[in-house]
Amino acid sequence: MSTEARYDRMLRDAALRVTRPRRAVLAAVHAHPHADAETVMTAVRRDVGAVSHQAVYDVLRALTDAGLVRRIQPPGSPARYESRVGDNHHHLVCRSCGAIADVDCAVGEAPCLTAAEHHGFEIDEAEVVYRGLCPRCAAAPVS
Amino acid sequence: MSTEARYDRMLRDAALRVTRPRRAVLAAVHAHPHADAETVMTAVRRDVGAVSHQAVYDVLRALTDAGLVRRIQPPGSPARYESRVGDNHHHLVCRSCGAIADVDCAVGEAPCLTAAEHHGFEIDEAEVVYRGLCPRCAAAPVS
DNA sequence: GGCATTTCTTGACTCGTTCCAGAATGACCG
DNA sequence: CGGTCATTCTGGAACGAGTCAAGAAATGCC
Ligand SMILES: [Mn+2]
Ligand SMILES: [Mn+2]
Ligand SMILES: [Zn+2]
Ligand SMILES: [Zn+2]
Repeated sequence: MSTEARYDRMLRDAALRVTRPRRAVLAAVHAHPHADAETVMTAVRRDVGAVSHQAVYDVLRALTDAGLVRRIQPPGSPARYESRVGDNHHHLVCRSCGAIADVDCAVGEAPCLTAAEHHGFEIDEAEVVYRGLCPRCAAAPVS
Repeated sequence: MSTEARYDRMLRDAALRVTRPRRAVLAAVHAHPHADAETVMTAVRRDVGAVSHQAVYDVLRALTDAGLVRRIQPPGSPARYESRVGDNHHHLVCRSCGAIADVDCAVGEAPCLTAAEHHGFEIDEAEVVYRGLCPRCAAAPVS
């Protein structure tokens, strides 16, 4: 089965109609892990031509709601999207350039940590973000 | 030592001039943990009268840069500010109403977790966000 | 092919925050 | 007590990321 056919299948299985923008956005998210909407939009347009700003946002939302993509919202940077879903993995974020890398979760399913005091909250997820410098930024001369 | 005098001291120790807005913002952040800028602004004005929008934002930035307050940026809600700094504590966030509660860190200093694979990153902090429903929202009838 | 449903386009608009300029204020040092 | 320079004020405008609204177009289904 071709990659394209696989994306079509994923959309149909999620009860989503197969459209050119949807296929292209899904492909772009797969091709560019942790890309922001802007990057997805550029990739989509290079791939299939004109697609509106709004269509990209709508599709990203539909795919996110359907669980086909995951939205990550690092403070101070636009939302990022990725195709690795359902494995409860975590992220490494570079303080300097914003680069993001995946870190497998030791446990693999949410919530993978338990809070000391839960204050009555019903906790269903523990998100871990490791912050530091990526190899490139660590090596770079002091700016 | 009065509370006010203690805030003055904190400001001076951070090499910040002691001004009415600064003292008031610092007090407001202490009085309202995890409050957003808007809430801080309202509290400050109730306390000392007219203070400009920018002054509040400027002061919050100055205090944050000086390490006297910590800024938290929950996705999808405006930035929150708190006076608990330097203890590497974590947060419980309500998915429904955005309420935030503190969770002590078992370790107490960053980074309190170690990533399985670090991909060459120099990690200096591991931030944990527990997500779920606060007691009130969990008890609330299905909306 | 026809029709109802869903999706796309266009463009305005929101929100929280930052930037701007010039004038006024007032903290702190000597 | 000055002088000086950081800080604040006033009143805007502008920002970036994302959302809303209304109508046009496309699609799935029979
Ligand atoms: Mn990832
Ligand atoms: Mn806290
Ligand atoms: Zn980097
Ligand atoms: Zn709640």
